[in-house]
Amino acid sequence: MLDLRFIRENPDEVRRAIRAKQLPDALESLEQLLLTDEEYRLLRRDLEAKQALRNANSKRIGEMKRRGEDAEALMREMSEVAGEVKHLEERGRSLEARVQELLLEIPNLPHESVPYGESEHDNVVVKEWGTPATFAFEPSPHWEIAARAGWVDLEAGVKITGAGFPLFRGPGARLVRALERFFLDRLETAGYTELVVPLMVNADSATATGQLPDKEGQMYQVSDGYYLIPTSEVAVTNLHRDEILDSEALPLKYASFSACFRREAGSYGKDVRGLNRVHQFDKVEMVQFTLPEHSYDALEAMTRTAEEMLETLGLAYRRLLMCSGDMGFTQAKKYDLEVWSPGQGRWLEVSSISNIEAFQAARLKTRARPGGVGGKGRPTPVHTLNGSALAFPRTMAAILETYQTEEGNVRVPEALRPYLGRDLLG
RNA sequence: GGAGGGUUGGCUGAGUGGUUGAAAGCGGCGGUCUUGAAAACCGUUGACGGGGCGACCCGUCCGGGGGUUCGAAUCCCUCACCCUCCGCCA
Repeated sequence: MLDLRFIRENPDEVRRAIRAKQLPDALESLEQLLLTDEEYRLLRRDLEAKQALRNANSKRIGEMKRRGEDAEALMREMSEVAGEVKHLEERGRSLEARVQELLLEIPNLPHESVPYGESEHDNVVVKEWGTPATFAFEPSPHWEIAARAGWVDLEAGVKITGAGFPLFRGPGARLVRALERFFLDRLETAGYTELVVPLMVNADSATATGQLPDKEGQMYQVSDGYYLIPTSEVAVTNLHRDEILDSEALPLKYASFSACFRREAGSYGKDVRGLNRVHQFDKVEMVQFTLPEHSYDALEAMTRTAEEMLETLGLAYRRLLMCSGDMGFTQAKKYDLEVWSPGQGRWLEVSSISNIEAFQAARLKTRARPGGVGGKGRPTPVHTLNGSALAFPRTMAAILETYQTEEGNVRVPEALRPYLGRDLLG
């Protein structure tokens, strides 16, 4: 969330940002927020004056009683004040709750380098790498390649659970394992600390990273009020909720492999064929906590780390700079990496790398100061970033399609051979 | 699932409903001493919000939330978490 004082002092800047992000509903929330905040602040002044009166006289009553004087009259008088205080407190609580609620509906501001745009069509391709693979035969989409030998069994998943829960078998399952090790090894080299995190989070965590209230419908909710994580970003980022970090120890760089669960309500058509979009998938995620002045360098570095994985795998890709309107609620700047899918003749998003700036950190109450929580100086904001490195199913799809042979086998990319122990799947 | 005990400042740990925002110790910071450091000694040391040009003043905060009271860290309710014992279990 944005800092309330910043919103109060820069309402026009926030209005511009909301328009750029194409979130007209938030404009209404903003106007209500400004009004409610003003009302709350006025009430607070009134309330605090009465509290001061009550405190002073309560102290006097205590002194009088100690001296054995009669305090009845003053107590009766204060009884009335207590009633007023109580009434103002109630009103104040409901106003404050409303302010918090509205504050959660205000999106993050786009960074100045983000182009204005209304939809995904306005995203900017800022880089292309590699040459799309060419074939002497008609390349198959991955679901045909994988289905032939049962490497990926979508029907089995339907029987066991439902659509969008793929089952991987034999070489397909081994490829999942190889990718996990490949990705995590690369991130270890890049200085990331590996984490294994809970797959369910509570509502506080989901709110702090921005899934609630904005994307509630995209998460599976289980009993006890928990949510299945849509990305391990949620669990990892909340590791430092309500903490003051040692600014000397920044940046903190975390890597986490996990299953991810997404309802993907409203998706249909070619987007959901095969492994293009599923409800449960594996992903290795990068998360960083940095000082504000370093976060944009970190964004570039994280993006390069993800790109280098695709380059090492020999997969053609492009980098998109997301426009203001396609960026999402919490992001200040975001790149998408899309890999070329020769069997489908289209680009598939395999990674999304974002700088959230202080937007999550404000909800998380994560700050930094030299020496950490007991250190000296004022706590300063931190910035959080996250990015996929990489999402498995579409990476797998691209590998299967890029390295397929006419006989229906799949050559193993050089970089994965140590992990798979063979040159050819088939 | 059942029974009991806990949750206090950066940490340890006191706290009879009325100068307790909170003893004491540790740690941190400043100083004395020392060639320097340590030790010892002295002093100092919470956060957030609001008001004032300012010295300052006010409010809130003792796990979260509610309540009782003129007044709550202290009493009541509720939730979360931790510990011990019993039960169950991969």
